[in-house]
Amino acid sequence: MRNTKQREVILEIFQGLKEPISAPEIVERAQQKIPQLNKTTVYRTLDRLEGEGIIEKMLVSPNILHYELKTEHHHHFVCKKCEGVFCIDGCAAGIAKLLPKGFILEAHDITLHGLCDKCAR
Amino acid sequence: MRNTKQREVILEIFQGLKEPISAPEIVERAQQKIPQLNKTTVYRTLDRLEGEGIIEKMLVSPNILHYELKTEHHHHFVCKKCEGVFCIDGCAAGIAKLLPKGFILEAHDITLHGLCDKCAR
DNA sequence: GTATATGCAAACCCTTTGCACATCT
DNA sequence: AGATGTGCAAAGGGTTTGCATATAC
Repeated sequence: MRNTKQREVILEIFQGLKEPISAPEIVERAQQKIPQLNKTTVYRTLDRLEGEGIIEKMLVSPNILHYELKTEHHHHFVCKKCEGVFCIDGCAAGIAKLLPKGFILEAHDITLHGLCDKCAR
Repeated sequence: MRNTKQREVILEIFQGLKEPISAPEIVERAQQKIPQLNKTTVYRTLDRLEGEGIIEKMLVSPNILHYELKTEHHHHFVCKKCEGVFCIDGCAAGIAKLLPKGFILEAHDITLHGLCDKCAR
């Protein structure tokens, strides 16, 4: 895989981000840095980065992909008011015991829903 | 809310279903019963049914909404090979303790990923 | 009769694909 | 030079919207 300015810019966006970010938002931010950058490139780059294990794709809202830098195992909270996505440290134990026989568990997602601290006030 | 043949047919589809079903699949099955039934009607009806608390919307794959009859609290397993969605009884305890201060927890989803019993063979 | 649901067509939005051109090594 | 990435335009797929017509009550 080659080093290109586009890929560099997309990776830069992830640096310093605390929360997951949606693909359309990455497109927007990347185009602020390189105006002629095409969204196709962003989507392809995100795919590649995910394949390399550098970022992770997640499913927190319909129709919109979210990504974050791959870090330690953790989960997410989605605020139903502002629709923000927040990382939640830790992991509930006891998930594997739920599994029916014959099923092979490879991963799990936990998504919490409610109001974030700002929207709760 | 009125009783219409369309709404009746859509509800019928849910009866006797063990697993969640995708919106496009509901459209297809509903049109087998009422050929001229429009997918718009299906989407609108699903929205209404969800609003009434009769069915539940869930997010298990990008771009495709899934629904199921609202029943007891449970979670789901998504097979990465056949993409089937399976209901999993039970619930891992200890989720609430993960919550940061100020956040209000209203619901949670757990999605397990891996291979279902058939695909695991 | 009146409010509500439906059907149709078109629009929307995010994402993906095909292909020619450009860029990295 | 040759492999790989990019930009552009168009298509794709699921979902939503506007509006006239039909239906339930």
